[in-house]
Formats: sequence, structure tokens, C-alpha cells
Amino acid sequence: MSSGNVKHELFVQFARIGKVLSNANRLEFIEYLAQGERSVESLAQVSGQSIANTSQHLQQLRLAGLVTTRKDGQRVFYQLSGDDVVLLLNSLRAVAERHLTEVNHLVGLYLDTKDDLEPVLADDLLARVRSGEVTVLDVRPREEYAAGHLPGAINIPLSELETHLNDFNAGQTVVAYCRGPYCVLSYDAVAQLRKHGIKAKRLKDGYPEWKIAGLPV
Amino acid sequence: MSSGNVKHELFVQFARIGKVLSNANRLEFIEYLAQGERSVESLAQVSGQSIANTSQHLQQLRLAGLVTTRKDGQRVFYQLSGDDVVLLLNSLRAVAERHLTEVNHLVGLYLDTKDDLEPVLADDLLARVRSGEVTVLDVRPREEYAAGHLPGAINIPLSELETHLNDFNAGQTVVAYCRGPYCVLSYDAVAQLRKHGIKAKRLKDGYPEWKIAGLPV
DNA sequence: TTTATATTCAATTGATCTATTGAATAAGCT
DNA sequence: AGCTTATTCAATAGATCAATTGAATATAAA
Repeated sequence: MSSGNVKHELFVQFARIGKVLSNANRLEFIEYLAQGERSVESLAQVSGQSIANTSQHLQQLRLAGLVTTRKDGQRVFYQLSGDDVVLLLNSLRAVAERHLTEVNHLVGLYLDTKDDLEPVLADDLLARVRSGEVTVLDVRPREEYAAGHLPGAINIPLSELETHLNDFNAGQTVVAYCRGPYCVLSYDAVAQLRKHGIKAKRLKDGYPEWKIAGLPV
Repeated sequence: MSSGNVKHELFVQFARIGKVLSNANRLEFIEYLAQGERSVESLAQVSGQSIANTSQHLQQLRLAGLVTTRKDGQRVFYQLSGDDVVLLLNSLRAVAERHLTEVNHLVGLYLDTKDDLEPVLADDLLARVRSGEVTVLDVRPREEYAAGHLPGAINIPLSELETHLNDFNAGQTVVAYCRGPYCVLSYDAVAQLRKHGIKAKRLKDGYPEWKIAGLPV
């Protein structure tokens, strides 16, 4: 085998990873899995895909080595095979954000750009939460909160936030976070809280990035 | 448009980037372009692809925002649109290396694993080259050297290394580098130099990584 | 053992991708 | 203007992909 062939063969293998990143549904699965392991049915439900379709996509992710499985009873739980998968997805996001104008348009469409200018950084939050200055709010669904969350964070899924507005007093500052940089949950939460006179900010990244940075969970 | 739709649309955009990473030839083009800009014909030649095929792949890269073009006379030069593209490719490589056993097999097939254990790191090299301790050898083709290279590096393309072995004296240490972590040129160069009694090591990464790290070129 | 649940498998359809071919365009040269 | 060179366009054929459907496994519960 010539050097050129081996080199090309290596790129063929790299392209296998690229291929599993070429489908929007699979990327969504990766983001969900970044929050914690999930069963096939559970992923099918949150993604809105059929069970069979979900299963097949997950198997492609597994063949490419991006996820691993664990069988418990009659359920199969999928999980990311490493933090580098989240880093890869974020790298993809970063390139998309910098080079695809459509992405910026979409981001601008839904995310309040003013909030975007002043997100709270992970390091700041850690200091502030230790001094009791802020309340950390996890607005992800209960399942994801249960699989792992920031220390001291309280969990109120976005859908239930309205009924819990009285739990906050006007004096305190709330820092909301969710799944990652493009997760709209925390944006909506901040908007809702502010509308009711509660000081609220958004954590720049989400739970997966926090965890990968080696910060406590 | 519902929040879920916008979110999915964002992932569709991310998947566009994934799609252009799903073809081995395109990934090779990206690696070549990481060395510096190139014309269509030049890329077709080094990659062994036809002109028309090369042109079409490059246009896909351009539509996805990964490369930009510059027209000079009748030639069109393509270049990477940002350093984040190289970081993305390296992220892809890292995941492939960690999770695809085939990659490790291929890497082991061609790259001397002993060299792999002790590559020279960028910071070390900078210090050593300043103190005149080592000779830095760029074994890439002349074109790529001309487009940018490490400070003080001499350029002897691998194919011509054999005829220039007398230029080195047995006392000095040579650090060879080439295109990146999986470029075999520097491995072969080190092997050839050692066979002739010249102390040789390999720079861990290649020129693109050096440049992105903000080191002088 | 029968029944229900969770997941995977297999076959199918329509869509998209890759590489090839030959023609079209555009810029420079004589 | 005619000729050459570099690149792009358009059409094509074979391969691969995504989602659907219904059947097949495998585990748990009755």
C-alpha cells in the first residue's frame, strides 16, 4: 500500500465521522445525549422522530464510535463516547456561526441579541454562587436535570416557570442555563423573569460545556 | 415559526457543514488549503482528482462557507475562510483517532510509533531554534513552503532529501515538520535522516497548527 | 406460557451524492 | 480577431441515504 493510499484511507475514516454529522436529526441526538444518557424511546420522543428511525440513526452514531450503549432490562441506553464529541459539535457550531449567514439570521430571529451581549461566564458564576449572590436556575426538563446539573441549581422546567414566578423575590439575581449555546430555553426564561421584575441573566454555555470544563456537577 | 422549528433549522444549517466534511476528497482539500491558498488546477494535481471534480468540490466548500476565492487573471485561488476550519478538522481527527479503531490501525501501519511517543512540542522548538541548538527542516513541497513556513526553517522536499543528506553534519539535531498530525512526510524524513546517523525528531503538529497558535511564520 | 414493551432488522421508495463527460464561459496571448 | 488556458456548467449513471412500514427479537410482567 502506497503512502498516498494510506493517507487517503485515513481521510476516508475521518469522512465517516463527517458523514454522521451530516444529518440534522443526528446532530440533535448528539445534543440531547450531551445532557446525559437516554433510551431510544426517550430520544425518539424528544426529537419527534419515529422509534425505528431513531434507532437507525443511533446505530450509525454507534458505528462511527460517537456513542456507546448500555443495556438495562429491556431498554438500551445510549451515551456519548467522550467529551471530544461535544467539543466536535461545538467546533461545528462555531464554524457554522462564523461562516453561514443563515445561522446568524436564525439566531437573531429567536435569541434576544441584548442578552447575547452579556451572558454570564462560567468562572464568574462559580464565584457568585459561592457567595450566595445569585440563584442558579436550570430550565431543562426534569430528566436532564436529574442526569446531572450545576451545584446548587434549582430545576424549574421552562413550561412550569410561569407558575413558580412567586418563588423568586425581586431582590435576587437569577442565572438561567440550559443545554448549550443555542438552546432557547434559557433565553425564554430570562425574558419571562425580567417581565416580572426579576433580575435575570443567562449562562453563556450550557450544562455539557460546564461539565467538560471540569467544573463541579 | 415555532421554537422547535427554528432549533431544527439551526441544526439543518450545522448539518450543512457536516455534509461537506463527509467526503474524504474534500477533507484532503481542506488539509492542502491549510498550508496556503491554491488554484483549482494545483489542487486537482496534488489530490489526483480531475479538474471538474475538484472545481465542484471546492464550490461545495465555498457554499458552506469553509473557503473563499480570489480571482487573479484567469486563475481562481481558493483559501480557507478562517482558522476555525482547521480547528474543526483537527477536532474531527481527534474524535476519529479516539473512537475509530481503524484509524489507529492505519496510523500504526505507517507511522513509527516510537517517534510518535516523543515528538517535539511547538514551545520547546521555539526556544531551541533561538539558541541555535537545532535545525528546522520543512519537508513539504516548495509551493507550500513558499506560502508560509516556520522561522529559520530550511526547505528540502522529502523527495529530494536523499540527495541533500550531506548538507547535515552528524552533530546537529534536525526537527522535521510538514502538514499536520497525520502527514507522513516528516515521519519518513526522520526515518531517513536517522538511517544516516543524523539526530532527527519530529514536530508534533504541522505548519497550520503552528500558525494558528499565533507563533511567528 | 401468554402478553406487553423496547428495540432492532429488512425491504422499499424517493431523494441526494460522486465522478465522469463534454460543452460553455472568461481571461490572457499572438 | 483567433487561439490557448483555467474554470465552471449541465447532463448523466451508479451508489448511498432517509424515512416508512411491518416483521422479528428479546426482556419483563401477568
